[in-house]
Amino acid sequence: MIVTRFAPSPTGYLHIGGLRTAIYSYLWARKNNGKFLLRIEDTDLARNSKEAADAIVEAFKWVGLSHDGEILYQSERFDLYKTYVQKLLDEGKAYKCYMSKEELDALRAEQMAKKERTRYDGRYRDFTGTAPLGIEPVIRIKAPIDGQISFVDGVKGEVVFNAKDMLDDFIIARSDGVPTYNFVVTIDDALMEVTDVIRGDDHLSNTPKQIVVYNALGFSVPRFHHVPMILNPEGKKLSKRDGATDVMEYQKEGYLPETLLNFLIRLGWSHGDQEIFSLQEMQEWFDPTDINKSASAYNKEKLLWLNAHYIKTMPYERIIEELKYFGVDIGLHVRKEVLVDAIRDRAKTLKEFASQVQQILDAPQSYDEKAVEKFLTKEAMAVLEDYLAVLIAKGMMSEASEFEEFTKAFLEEKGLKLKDIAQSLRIAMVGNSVSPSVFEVLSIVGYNEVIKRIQNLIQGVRVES
RNA sequence: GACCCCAUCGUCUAGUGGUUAGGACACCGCCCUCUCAAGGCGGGAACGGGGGUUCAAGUCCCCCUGGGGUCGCCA
Repeated sequence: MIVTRFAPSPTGYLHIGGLRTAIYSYLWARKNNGKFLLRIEDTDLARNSKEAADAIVEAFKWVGLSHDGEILYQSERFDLYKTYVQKLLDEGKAYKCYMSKEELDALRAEQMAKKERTRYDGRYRDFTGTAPLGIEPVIRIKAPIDGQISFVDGVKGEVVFNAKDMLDDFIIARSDGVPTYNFVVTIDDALMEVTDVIRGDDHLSNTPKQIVVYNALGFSVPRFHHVPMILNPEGKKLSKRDGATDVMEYQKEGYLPETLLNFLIRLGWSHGDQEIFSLQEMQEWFDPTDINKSASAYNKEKLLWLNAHYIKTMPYERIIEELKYFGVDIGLHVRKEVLVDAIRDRAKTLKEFASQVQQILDAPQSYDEKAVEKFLTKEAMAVLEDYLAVLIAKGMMSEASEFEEFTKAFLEEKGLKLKDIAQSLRIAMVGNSVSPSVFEVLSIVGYNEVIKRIQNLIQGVRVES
């Protein structure tokens, strides 16, 4: 049985880097009919918030990642952790350290001055004297002083650390009794029976510490997979300044969850030359040992391309549903399918999609100056007036093909080309010289409204000139 | 600074000793065309440097360089 987990600390929103490791963990569990668990690491009472924890859950919901079982909050497990602290204390594998913060700082400063690695010097490791007054001790674990700690990482391969330059007797419980990260992570992963820890490679150097805890507590060590980070387009560490690092920001910008999933999984992982993956395919083919060792830069162009791809291939109902988020409801429009098809090749995001729909649905309030100047010549206006007259005479039409047939017949009789009317008609419909095919636009706008908009343009332009 | 990780087109990547180094995004050109897209076709574009090992190295080893991470009573 494969058990994976995602264990964010709720200090803010869900970051796309975090989402990527979550996806990897999710996929690996699902592929193996295992379990994917969610744990909130909120032991740092001062920096965590309920809102942040909820935001993470909300983001999970949006992208469609489902976790198994209840969400585990570390803040509710302090008593449990304390029993393990006590166990180590009883077994002599951990001890109380009465060094004050000031002393610790001084020690670090001294080591820094000597250009040494900063580390606790173990002064209370074998302390048997009387405890200094007025100091609440921290609990430190006895870490190996020499030898090596090695493990086989699913992504990086064999990683070896020398105990003497990686480890010191690190704190497992603060002076207020609250246990620390490296300690609780280990206990929870062991108790939750996590078999595969998939996390960012910024945790790589925490791993030997955690192995110390696994060993001290007699737990078996899981497999680790340290996933490289995501870089910004400049190749630097992705930070909040880089814009959309919050997963929910992508919804606001009009990206689909499948786009983000596909983009993120493909960043650092591949399956031959394939670019587009269904969730099924991801589940079938994903293996954490295939994750690339090197960091990869975030590329917005590719994200847009992927989003465009999903928009182009998405069922009507789904698009109509998604559009509601952007305040556009075309569910009752008679030509909703023509409308969707007219826009889907032209919008890279749902946000763009919504605004393009709006542009066709709403009668133009003004006309683009450059377009007017360029296309609404005297001749063009004359043609448009003729067209209007014939259009009114002809009577009701609705399909795009009907408008096309009608218009072509009109042009042929006049000895004109489509060029001679397309742009002026387009300006009448949407106010500028860019839109989907005019015939589709005419059909979407509808016969009566088409007439109205042409009349508006004719009147409007006359007033101006 | 110490320790660790990493290194193929601008970017994401394929590649597991013998390849004209492949694909995708982006870019450029052509085609299609009522505008804009979409689509089709084509193009330029990479193995960081230096040593080895080998008949043969992008692929294995070492060094350098460059990038990144970690060194908290944060997670």
